[in-house]
Parts: sequence; structure tokens; C-alpha cells
Amino acid sequence: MNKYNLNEFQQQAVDQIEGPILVIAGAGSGKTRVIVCKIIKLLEIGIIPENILAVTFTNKAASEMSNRVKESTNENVLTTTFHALGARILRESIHHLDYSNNFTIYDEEDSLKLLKDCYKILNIKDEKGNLKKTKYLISNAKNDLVDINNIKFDYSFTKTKIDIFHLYQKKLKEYNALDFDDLLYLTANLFQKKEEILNMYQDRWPFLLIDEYQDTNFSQYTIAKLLSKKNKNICVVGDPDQSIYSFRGARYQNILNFENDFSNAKVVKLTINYRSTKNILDAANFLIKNNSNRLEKDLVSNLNDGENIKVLNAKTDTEEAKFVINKILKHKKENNISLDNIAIFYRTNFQSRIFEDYLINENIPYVIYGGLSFYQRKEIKDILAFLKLLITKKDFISFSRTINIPKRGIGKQTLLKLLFFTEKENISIINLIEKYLENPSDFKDFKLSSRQKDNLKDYIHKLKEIKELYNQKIDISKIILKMIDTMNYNSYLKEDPISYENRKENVKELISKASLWQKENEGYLDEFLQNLNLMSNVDTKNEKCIKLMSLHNSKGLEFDLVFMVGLEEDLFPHINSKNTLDAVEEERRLCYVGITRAKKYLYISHCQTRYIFGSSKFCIKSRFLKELPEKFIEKVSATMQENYFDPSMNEGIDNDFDMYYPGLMVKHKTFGEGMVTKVYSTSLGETLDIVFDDGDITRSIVTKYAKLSMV
DNA sequence: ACCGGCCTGTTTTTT
DNA sequence: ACAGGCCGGT
Repeated sequence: MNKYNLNEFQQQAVDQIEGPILVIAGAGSGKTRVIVCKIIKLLEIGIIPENILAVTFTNKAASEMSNRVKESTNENVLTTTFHALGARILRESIHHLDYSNNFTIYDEEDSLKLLKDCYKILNIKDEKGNLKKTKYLISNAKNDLVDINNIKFDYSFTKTKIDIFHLYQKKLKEYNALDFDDLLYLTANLFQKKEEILNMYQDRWPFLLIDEYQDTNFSQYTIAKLLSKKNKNICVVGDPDQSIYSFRGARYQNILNFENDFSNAKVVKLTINYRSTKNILDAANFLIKNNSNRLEKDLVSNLNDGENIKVLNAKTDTEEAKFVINKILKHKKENNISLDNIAIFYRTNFQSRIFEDYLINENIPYVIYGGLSFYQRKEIKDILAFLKLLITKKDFISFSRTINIPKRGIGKQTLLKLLFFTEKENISIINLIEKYLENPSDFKDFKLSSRQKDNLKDYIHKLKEIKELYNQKIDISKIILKMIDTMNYNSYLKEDPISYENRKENVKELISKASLWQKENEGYLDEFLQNLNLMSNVDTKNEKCIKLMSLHNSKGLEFDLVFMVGLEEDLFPHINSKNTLDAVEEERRLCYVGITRAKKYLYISHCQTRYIFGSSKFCIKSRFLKELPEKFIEKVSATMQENYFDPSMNEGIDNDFDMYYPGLMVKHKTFGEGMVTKVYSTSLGETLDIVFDDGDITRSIVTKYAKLSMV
């Protein structure tokens, strides 16, 4: 052992300074430590910090890593996400692609609104759900680096869709905005088209380290490959079993192909898990073995057996939540686990609500990662839209968001006409309005009431007033304050008295964030906005809180005590992923990620009924739960409950029922691809139905009998 | 042409 | 439960 306590293989990975190196690192095998130590080592041998670039997958991981390097060496090494890296590069160099350097960044909501406008301009009616599908198509195309001007027709990219894509891209450029995918797409484009620019960045960062390489998509892969092409010092770390982002184009094949892509690559495998006790890790290993598409590997724990995984079959989601809260209190007291070492993981963000309710009730401090982030809130986005409009007066999306704050009587129809005029005349929305106000008779078929005209005049006038502050580079926080004042934003917020206090607080927080940011950073409004858009979940809160997050957000983290909740078919694995084997296997990897976050205690729960879309639905135990071998599991109950179980249910079916409904019991047994469902009436004391079922039918059957038993 | 009220589908997962 | 879409009233 050495001063960083590295094992033999970790040490090998750290010591390999030059040339390509691939580190296949199982969950909890110390990969972050390897990257951190490698950076420290690079600095020790005299590489200057400016020559090192570390890319991670989330902002949280990035800041954690750079803090650790800073603590040991007091040096700042650029540690960032691919998207933020793209933004940084493009901010400097995008003019080589004939874009403007002060671009703003559109989030998903803005992008969708723009896409919708494109449908309108092209007079294509958007059928329900189509919009998102098209967005997804465009997103994938960009992630795959297709040449936008040369898209291949195929069954998904119809002629119409290609037209939409072209217009969407043209409009983005016109509005001086990039969507998330552009940050990667245009960066890769820049590197491919402008060799001297690529050369400059290659010289700037001769040492490249990439974490979570299994989750890179083609554009990210291309950026990495081009950046390292000259110096070939690329170190990638990852675990194919933890690839969970294929929905945004990630290809775990990238990590499997590394040795082909980079000749003479050294490969190091880390297979000792220092995180989880044996029971937890072994259960996870058994689970992941159910994936057919995987590279076999043996990950062993170097800790003791530890406790079994506790599994709860809860009657309702309420019971599940209560149970979790009780156990949190118990562990806190009995095992002296601090709250920030506890996490609740769920598949979809909406599940967080019920836990929040109970946590608030019990006065337990908590923080939610992901979900509706601060910057996606309406009040914040309103203000940011005003700010974007200061930078780019062509930005129609930001204009339409702000024009009726406060109400100015400009409705859908008027906005649509304005949109058409800007497109036809190729003029910014602000200039268009000015022109119109000067001489309305120039615009045939476009009559506005004098009230509307006055309102528009008022809007333009006020916007100019605010823009004056921007031109003088007055503090961002002062601009926001001025905006709130001039636009009477507070009384606008007061229109909804219930949310008013909360929204006002958020606005205040934004203002203080702005002034803090400006104190600590160089740059002005466009950099500030960029920062906000790319920071999904800022964890400025250092208090001791328990953490709630989606399973996707849990990757890379670890906790003493973990609750995985909602392990039910259709929720996890999610219903939308059940069409293809690949998607189910990805869900299984997600489950694997969740389990391997737990260091000492792991609770997994599923419910028999759950409130979803405002009504109660029946739920079936997740197949993943069934895949965990019994020997690692201990069944626990929420309370000492009545015995719903009838011995006659035992015949040929395993020992616990899966659903409960007043007067009914329902049991499942998996049977090949489907399952057998048995419905038993407790009031009549007889079996009502036995069906062969793919899981979906069960609900209707049970509902049928439930109704009967109610009458 | 705008506004407000009712109805409906809607939620994976993230930068 | 809730936001966004549609329709009917002003």
C-alpha cells in the first residue's frame, strides 16, 4: 500500500501516465479515487493544471472531483460535464461556424415551444404526442452527428419531419440559441470541420480523463476521440453494467470498443468492491446475471456479510412511505446514522411527493435531487426569458413568454401572426413591432386595437429602459430588480395568491444567486445564463438532510442506508420500457445501480395499490425483486397486520399474495413470459378466477371482481 | 379576438 | 393532480 491506499490494480491505472488506458471499474471499486489520484499524480510529475481536462457525467460528480483535487494539491483542474465543456468551447470558438458567441441556451421546454412554432409556420398540424417524438428524433439525429443538410429519408425521417428539422435548426440559429444537443453537436462539428481549432484544444488539454464512459453517446465519443487524437493520453473509466442512458443516445459499446479505437490501449479491471457488504453486493450480482447482453465479470466485496436486504410488501403507497419514515427514525436512533447518509431512490420523479409529505410531517430535513429544478420553475423562467431577450431581440420564444407579463391582451392569434411576419420579413420581433407601431397601415390584414397597440408600445419602451442597464453592464441582480419593478412582476405573481409567497422567495433567491455568481465569476449575462441552464441540481445546501432522488441521479453516489421504493411492474421496469429486451435490460442495470449504492442497509419495497393519476391502481411485484435470491432477503412487514392470508391459496403458488383489495386476494405466479393470476374472494371463501395473463389483464379482472364484491 | 372554464391525457429516466 | 387544449361566452 502507498500513500493513497490504492490496491495493485488501482495503482496500475494511476501509474499509466501516457497513452490510452481503459479502466473497467465495477460498482464501488474506487474509480473516482483512481481518477482523482491520477490527476494528483499528473500534477506531481509537473504537468500544469491547465493541461488537464476531466469530464464527468453530472455537475455533482464534477464539483466533488475538483474539490478533492483542490484539497490535496490546491490546484484548480478543469472538471466538467460534456455539455458544459461544449458550452465553454463554443463560447470561445463558435464564430468559426458562423454563429454568434453570446448565444443563449434553450432547455427542453423552450426547445419544444420552438418546435411547436415550426409546426405552425409550416402549417403542419401536430397530432398528439407527435411533438415530443419529433423532438426525440431530432435529438437522436444530433447525438448521432448526422449531417443536417443531408438527412437520409427513412420511415421515421419523413420529408415533413426533415423540413421541420431544417426550420427548427434555422430558427435556433436565428434566435441565437442552442439546444442541449447543439452543445455537443456543434462542438463535434467544429472539431471535424476546423482542424486548426481542434489543434488548439488538443494542445490545451493533452491529458484527458473521462468518467462514466459507458454512458457516452456518439457525439461525446467523437469529441473525446478527436481531442485525444494528437497526444493520445486518454484515460476512460466506466462499467458496462451501469449504462443507463441509452434513451439519450448512450452506447455502452463505446467502452467495449475502446481497445479497437485506441491502439495499444492498456486495460485495467477493478473488481474489488469496497462499498457494500457481501449480501448486498452478491444480490446485485445475481440480479445483473439475468441480462443476456453483458460482459461477465466478478465483483467481490471485501467486507463482511452484513445484514440481509429487507423487503416490504406494502398495502398502499401511504403505508410504504410511513414505513420508510419509521425506519429512517429507527436507524438514526439505533445505528447513529446521520441523515445525509440516507437516501430514498425511486424510478420516476412523481413518486417523491408522498415521501415529502411525511418527511415534512415528521420534521425531517430532506433535499430532492432532480425533479422540477429551481430553474425550471415558472417564475424563474419568466425572469430568465426577459434576460435572454436583452441579449437577443430576435428570440421569439422569450418574447412570447414575456409579452403578457403583465396581461397585455396579446393572445394566441396575435402571437401567431407576429410569428408569421417575423418569418416572412426576416426581422426581429422587436423591430417588427416597432415598424408596425410606426405605420400600422403598412401591414395588411393585421389590425390591432388601440389598447393592444398602447400595450405593445409600453412593453417595447420598458424593455428598452431595461436594456439600457444591460448595455452599461450594470450588475445582473440590479437588472433583475429593475425588471421586476418596471414590469410590475410582483403583482403579476399575486394573481395566484396560493403560490405567491413561495414564488417571491424563489425570485429573491435568484437575485442573490445572481449577485453571488457575479462576485465569484468573470463574465456577464450570457455566461450567467449558461451556468444556470447547465446546472441541473445545485447542491448548495450543506445541512444534514436525507436525500431523495431518481435512480438515474443516484449513479456515482453511496449511502449507508438506502431505500429503493416502488419496485412494481410497469413502474420499475417502467411500462414504456417493456417493449424490447434491451430496454428491460437497461432497467435491470438501473436496478443494479440502485442496489450497489447501499453500503450497509438496503430496504426494497413494493405496494399492492398505488395512487397514480389521481386514482388508486393495482400493482404487481417487480420481476427484479423476484430475481433476488431468497437467501439475501428478509421479508418485513410495515405493521403487525391482520392475517389476510388464506391457507387454501397455497396450492401450487408461492407463499405470499401480491395484491390486496377489500374482500379479494390476488396471487401471481410467473409462468414463462407471462403469469398465472388467481383471484380469491375472502368474503365468499372461494376462488373466483384463474387466468393466464401478461400482467396487464390482471387489473381489469381484479377491478371487475372488486366491483362485484362491493355490490 | 380574448378570456375563462371545463375536459382530457398525461409522467420514465437527464444535460 | 395538473397542465394544456378546446369551446363558448363576452
